[in-house]
Amino acid sequence: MTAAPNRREAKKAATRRSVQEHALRLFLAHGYDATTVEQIATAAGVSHMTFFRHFPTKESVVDTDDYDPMLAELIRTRPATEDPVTAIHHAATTGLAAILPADREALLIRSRLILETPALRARQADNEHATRVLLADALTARAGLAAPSFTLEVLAAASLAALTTAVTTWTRRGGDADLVALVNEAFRVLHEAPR
Amino acid sequence: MTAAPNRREAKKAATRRSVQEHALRLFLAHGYDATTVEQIATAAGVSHMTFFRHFPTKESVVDTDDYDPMLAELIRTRPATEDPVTAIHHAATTGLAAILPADREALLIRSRLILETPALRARQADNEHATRVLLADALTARAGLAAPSFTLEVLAAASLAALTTAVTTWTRRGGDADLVALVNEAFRVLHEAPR
DNA sequence: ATAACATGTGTTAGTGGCTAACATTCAGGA
DNA sequence: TCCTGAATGTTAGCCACTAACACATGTTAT
Repeated sequence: MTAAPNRREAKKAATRRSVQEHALRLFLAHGYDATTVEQIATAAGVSHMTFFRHFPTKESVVDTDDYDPMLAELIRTRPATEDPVTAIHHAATTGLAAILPADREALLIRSRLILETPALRARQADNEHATRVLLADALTARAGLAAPSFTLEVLAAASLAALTTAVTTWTRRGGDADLVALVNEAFRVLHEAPR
Repeated sequence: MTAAPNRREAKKAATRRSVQEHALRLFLAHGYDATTVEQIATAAGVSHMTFFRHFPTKESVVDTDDYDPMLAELIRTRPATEDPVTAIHHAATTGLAAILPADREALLIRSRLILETPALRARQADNEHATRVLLADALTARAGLAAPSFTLEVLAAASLAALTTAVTTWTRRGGDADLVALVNEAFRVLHEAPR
């Protein structure tokens, strides 16, 4: 059986996936805090060291998402004539359209856990900090500036706040609502706020 | 010597203050992560249990602020004719004017530590979550509504984002800039964003 | 004043997240 | 087939944090 030349990588990826699945399952069943890393590792048939080699922290099993680079890329390719908030808005809806069909359920489960668990909320909030910087940088690059201006930082922060509010509301409603519609609504509010 | 009937409370408050001061001093000197709770407790001449009786977590020594209730109260008393964002804006500047004269230095030190330390950033970000809810509720009460609308939630989130951006920028500039002016600028951006 | 009580603190013995050091196994190339 | 290196296991330990119980010191009532 001449295995594909990546049997090792495959095994590693399988282990990682297994750990993550068991973790989410146990979190949902018994709660995040009541589930120990040791239990997750045992359930997945590995040692706790393997857990930490795949996930730097217990929290990271839940709130790692890899959407940031895509979002940044989408922003950079928006036409220069668009104002910054609209650029983020359209980049977000485009990205969501690409993500939702496959990731909807996973996104919802993770969002729910994050909303319910203080430790995860905190970590997620710090992730948002990184996303904020990323958004500001993307806007900066799109505008051809060297360094982000205060204005772009405020707009990036406000846009991300609108986006997050939409996702939060969607999650609280059990994922029944149309997420893209909520995002559109949030940005409409942002645009019309001052009037 | 019939002591005032609060010698106990006074001692407790003194212990608390001592612990907090030693903590901030050690954090500044050696960094947050490199300072253990045991070291802080020893420096303050108490046991680590006393530390945790005064501060529920190591993080809370740094990022506990008691400004939220004041801010909420200031929002509720803004005239009903003001739009939500402006109400938050004016409440914030009023509050800052009251706080800054006395707390400027402490605020700056704490902000700097928070910006530099991932664990503190995460916790602070979760505090912001609470503040966001508080702002939305205050706007809701002011508008005479029963439950916060999606619109008010977005506006509260965006306003807080603007406010936080101003404080962050102020901190990064070493506190040299005029914080109130930065806040005004941030809200001006928010108002003019869509045009 | 003295007894009774309440409360802030210390001691001790844990649990759980997380890391370092070293041993082991096993896939893939020479 | 042997050899290298990557993935994992084992062990021991640090640190944040908690529970249980003991102690001592203000406070209050008698």
